[in-house]
Amino acid sequence: MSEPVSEGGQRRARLTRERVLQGALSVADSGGLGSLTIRSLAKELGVKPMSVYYHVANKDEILDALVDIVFGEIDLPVPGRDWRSELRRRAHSARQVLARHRWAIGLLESGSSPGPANLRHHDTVIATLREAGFSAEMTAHAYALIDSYVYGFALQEAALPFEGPESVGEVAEPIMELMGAGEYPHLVEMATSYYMQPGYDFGDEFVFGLDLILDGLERSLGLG
Amino acid sequence: MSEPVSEGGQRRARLTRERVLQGALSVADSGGLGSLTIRSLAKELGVKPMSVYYHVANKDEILDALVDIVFGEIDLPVPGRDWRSELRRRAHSARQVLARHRWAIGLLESGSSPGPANLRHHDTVIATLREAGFSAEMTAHAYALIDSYVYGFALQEAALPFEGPESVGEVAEPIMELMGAGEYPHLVEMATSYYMQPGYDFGDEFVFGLDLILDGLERSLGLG
DNA sequence: ATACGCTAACGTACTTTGTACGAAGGTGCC
DNA sequence: GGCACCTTCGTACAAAGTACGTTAGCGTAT
Repeated sequence: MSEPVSEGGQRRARLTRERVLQGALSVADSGGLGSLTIRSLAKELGVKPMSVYYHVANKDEILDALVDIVFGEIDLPVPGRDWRSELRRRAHSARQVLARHRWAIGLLESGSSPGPANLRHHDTVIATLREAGFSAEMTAHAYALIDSYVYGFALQEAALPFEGPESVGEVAEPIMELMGAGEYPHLVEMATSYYMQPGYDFGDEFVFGLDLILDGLERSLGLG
Repeated sequence: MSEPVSEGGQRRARLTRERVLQGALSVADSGGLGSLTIRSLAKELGVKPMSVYYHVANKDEILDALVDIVFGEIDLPVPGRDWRSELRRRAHSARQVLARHRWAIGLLESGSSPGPANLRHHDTVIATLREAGFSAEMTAHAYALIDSYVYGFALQEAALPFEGPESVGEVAEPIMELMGAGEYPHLVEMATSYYMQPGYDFGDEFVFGLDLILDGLERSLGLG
């Protein structure tokens, strides 16, 4: 028997790189990147801190792997099908994934070399654009534009002190106080007449910009 | 004389909150956020670590202040003038500022309460849009769209392992190796036929997307 | 002038974190 | 049984944030 299960109760499953990374993902999702330490990860896995290092070189390797795992969760477009709806679907998926893993957006700037899921992702998006008739130059333009929008939107969502449509008013109050009397009148007007209205959800702003961008790209494609 | 200059050489200027923040800015610009520690900051200022804490509550307060300093460097649009050129100018300024302080984009997700420069900035942009005839709803749409694009573009620039048009080829080689034989064909084709061409600068992609977005907003404004 | 109290800088030390180094326990093969 | 290995862990150190109390210099009231 190679099963590490002995008498009197289930012995914990063997540690693997997979389990280490899944544990790291879980910890980060629960408490953010700041709560992800080797020690907290070890506790999550039910082992001692230094055991992690047998399966992973260092913490940076964990973070790089997390980025690639997150990329892997994003729906890929299907090259050859209608490029607009495919890219639209991919963009929405990316936003959902980045909203699910709020901490991930901060790791993108690390500049580490991209993982396989990241490369696969890039390759598929490029394929979708090229097959739709975009030139190399227009593909680069379109890709930079779409990803800037998606990442930037995710970044702004991550910067919000709340999530979803829940109680914008409560969190806004201390900020409103900072605005003081009469300074920032336009900001206050927008906040009270729009952002703080019940039911407002910043996430809903996503579709407007995305469709505007896709419209613009379609127009550019027609001209090219 | 309240001058802290004594005999035999210039005594260092008194520490102030201003000098602490400028020093932090300087350290971060030189070596990135990672190199900004209380100890490195103290060394930069020529004092001992704990001296910093007389002028600043903690490190987070320093980081928050840095964000606001960076916001303060962005050109404000002028409400009432042609909104397109004003917002265009502001967007370019924002990109330049965020490229000058690559580390700043990572601080935006911290979700801390915005500083005065940040609020002033928001207020002025909103004013520009409202005076141009945008409804409250369209103002929110436009603002979210433009800032997502600007921040996302800056984020992607910060993620690049190099800066400017310098030697994309050199850095690309190890990445190209990762791509392996035959996987990611479209990505390789784009890289060799476009990104790695001499003179290519990712930063040049900015104008395309920005103009596309402004075009789209102008069209939306006409319909509204 | 002397004492008092405030300001600004600092010294010491504790905590958290990443991780180097090597030992310990188990397992399969000869 | 002995040995090589794979995996886990114990110990310990360095870097970093910062709590706490101390000290030197200065202005002001007595």
